[in-house]
Amino acid sequence: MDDPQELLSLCKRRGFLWPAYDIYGGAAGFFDYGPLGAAMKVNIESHWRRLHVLEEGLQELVCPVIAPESVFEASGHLDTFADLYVECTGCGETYRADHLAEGLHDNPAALKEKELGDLLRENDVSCPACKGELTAPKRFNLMFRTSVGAGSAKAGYLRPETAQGMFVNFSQIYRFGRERLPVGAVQIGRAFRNEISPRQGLLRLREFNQMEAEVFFHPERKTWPRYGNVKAEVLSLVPSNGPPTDMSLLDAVSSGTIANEALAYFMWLTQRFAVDVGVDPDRMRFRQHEKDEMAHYATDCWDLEAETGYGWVELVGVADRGCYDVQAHLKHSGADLTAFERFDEPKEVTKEIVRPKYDVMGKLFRGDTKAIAGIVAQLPPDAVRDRDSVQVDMDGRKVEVPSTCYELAVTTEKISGDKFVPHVIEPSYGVDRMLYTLLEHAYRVRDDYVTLSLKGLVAPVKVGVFPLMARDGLDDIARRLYDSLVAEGMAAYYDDSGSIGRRYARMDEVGTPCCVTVDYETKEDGQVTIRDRDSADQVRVKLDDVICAVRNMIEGRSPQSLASM
RNA sequence: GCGGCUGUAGUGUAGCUGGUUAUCACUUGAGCUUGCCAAGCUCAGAACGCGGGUUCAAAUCCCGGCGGCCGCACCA
Repeated sequence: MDDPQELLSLCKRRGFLWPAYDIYGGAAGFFDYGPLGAAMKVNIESHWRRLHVLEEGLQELVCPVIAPESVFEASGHLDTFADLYVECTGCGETYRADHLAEGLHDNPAALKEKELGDLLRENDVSCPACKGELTAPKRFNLMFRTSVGAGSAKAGYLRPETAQGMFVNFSQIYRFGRERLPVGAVQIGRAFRNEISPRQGLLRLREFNQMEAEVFFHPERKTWPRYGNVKAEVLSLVPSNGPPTDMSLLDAVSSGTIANEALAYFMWLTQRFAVDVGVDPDRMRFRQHEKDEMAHYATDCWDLEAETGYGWVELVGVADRGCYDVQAHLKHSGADLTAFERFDEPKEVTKEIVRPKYDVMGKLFRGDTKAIAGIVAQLPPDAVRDRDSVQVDMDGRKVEVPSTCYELAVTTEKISGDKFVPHVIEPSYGVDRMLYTLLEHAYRVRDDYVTLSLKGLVAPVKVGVFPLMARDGLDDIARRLYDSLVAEGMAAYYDDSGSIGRRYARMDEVGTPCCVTVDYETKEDGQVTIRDRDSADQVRVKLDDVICAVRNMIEGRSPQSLASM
């Protein structure tokens, strides 16, 4: 669309979106969802939940928004999720450190904290405003900081992604999943980033909504049970090292374009979801991250992008995060965040070992026997083969151990499984961006007449109910019809004001898929008119069939298919 | 964060070389009318983003926040 402002103005007017805290002058990066926006957001999330929790069997969690500092020390956000700033000791003004270094270095942004500080100092850079002395570069972290508890409170942060809550719960997720891989969790919720310059409506918010899935795999078995069902489906790909191409999952994986079957599967699921909720298939693509664009944790990453009035916008990132996150939390917390994979049959591993002869050694080494035997047992067989003695190092003391003290032996060890840190595939959705894109892709204008062709699945209002005239009992029939639709859980809207055309228009503008009109003939034949939003076609349906007919229309079936009812 | 532009009813706007009751349209509500696609008539409701300054007088001029748009930067 040419001008996103038109759509944003519709959103404000019709209760999809309002700028937050407007009466106090507003706050950049924050938006309110009005009644229709809130309903639409719930609809998007419900469908996502249906695909991921119901169909794929992922476990939904709800974790806190605030996390203690240690979580982000481990995840790397404390270090890497930041920009470098310097402050003037005189006037207190702050500057982006790499900007002050402009012209002093080819690429100041690439410098480390200390290098940048040295560079500025060596060149006697001072405050551009007051010539005062500057501090060493400091990090401005993009996480919102807060404190937990009173007094000597601990630092806490608002999460910049919902993902960490799932990583730290790996053991619980794994256990709940009966200790089998792959297993995964999802979370739908808020995340926060203190953006320097939020812009573009819903596309860059400081407080936003995510839907994320973290799916844990054996590092060598990154596939998914339902991969086989969809491997012939086609994805629209823009690989980092080649031209755009449409490719089946099977071809993409076998050619190495997509790293593995699991990643391909979740890309397909992402595409399916996007199309289901109404992203225009002709205006979306998967773009692979360049190596230098990849986040610190990822090994392969594809963004689902959609074309909007703001250009191509990232809606979903589908990343293979490797073992980065779980490994990091394992290391920092000391918790055993590993999975154990039992072999079908315990493996018998036969190997040659050096076996100490304790009776001989005991007589020779007395109190040192245990320590020396321990060292000897660790020696590789080849180190002692065909030799009369071997020299071992015991706390710096060289000890000569004669060959009578040990023997080479062949043992059979039983290994029942592998213990490993799982790898993670992560689809990460921006709900707000998705919602905005759906509105844009649904936006149609013809002769100043605006229709939102929203999918019935996400439309905030499913059906408008009108009496042709608000009298002669038509309104009573319409009211009863409205009540019965609402009783079925359908979001309906009753309207008896003004001309019928105006009422249709009002519903078209907020994307309501169909409208039901009660007219004078209804009193004779018990039938009503159902009108389809996109074609304006009408069919007559019996009052008793309205619920079923409306349900059909919401699911995208043509109004003609209702005529035979 | 930097530079440019900008801010008037719910929406879009006129006024902005200072000076009547701030223009118009749509929207909204009430009434009349209306028998399937934003029809008409009457009435009503609704705005100068905020703070300071200049002036007898500020929507209008000046300054500073705040918000928006565009470009740069940023977007782990």
